[in-house]
Amino acid sequence: MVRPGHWGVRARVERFSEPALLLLLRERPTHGYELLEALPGVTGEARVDMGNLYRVLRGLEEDGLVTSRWEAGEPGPAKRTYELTVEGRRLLDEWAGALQGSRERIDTFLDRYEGR
Amino acid sequence: MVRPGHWGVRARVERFSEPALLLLLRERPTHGYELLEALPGVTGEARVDMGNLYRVLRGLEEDGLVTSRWEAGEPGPAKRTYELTVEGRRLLDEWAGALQGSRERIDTFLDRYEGR
DNA sequence: CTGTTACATGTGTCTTTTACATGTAGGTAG
DNA sequence: CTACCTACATGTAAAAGACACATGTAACAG
Repeated sequence: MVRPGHWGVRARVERFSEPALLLLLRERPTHGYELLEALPGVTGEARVDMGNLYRVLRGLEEDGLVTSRWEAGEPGPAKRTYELTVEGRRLLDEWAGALQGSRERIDTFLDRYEGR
Repeated sequence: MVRPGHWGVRARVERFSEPALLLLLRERPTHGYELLEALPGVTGEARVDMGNLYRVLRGLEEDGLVTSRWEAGEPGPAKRTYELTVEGRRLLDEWAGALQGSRERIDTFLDRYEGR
């Protein structure tokens, strides 16, 4: 984005969709497309690329943070339902801690910005 | 990122060093190396690569967000001192607004995380 | 006057992350 | 049939970040 003329400001948190995913999965097992639609509600507007979402889900599964199974019986295209593992839960907790740190850093910045 | 399993968590704000730079320059004109040392104090953690820092500074200047001049007279290596322009000041304000948004999104997330 | 350290500004390049585009396929409504 | 929605997936390019190194000034030690 450091391209002449393009100093657009978004101030997004890096890979924020990851903890959002984990949080949604903590609430209940869900399939990819549903996560895609629910994510903006958690991240508060981050538009998620579905290509990347599926890649992340597969990666999480490879490392044992989520498990998945094909959902049978239901109408419509087959759905792969993901569920959080204990390790995934731990990763979510890690994220929560890191995000608290981020909040503090932003606060510090804003204090300094306003303070004068 | 942190290799093992590649799920390391940092929760950094994208390009946080940019508003930090602008904030420091709002306080007073400064040269690159000094910014490099002052940055962690503002961002509260960001280890900035100096090569990238100088590139960002040049980019900012190309777009008229900062101006620079070679500092003469002083002992030691020549220093290029940067100063914030009106447009740069406006970009900082934009960042501040965006960061407040980030703060709120993180709060929403953490509320949902803790809320149960 | 040689070597070392600190200051100061940069370039080159690789990897990771994100964005955008496209492909496959089942199901539903007109 | 065809258009559209759901659902999952791959390919690839651009952006952002990380890592390594090059250049030069000056102070100070030995």
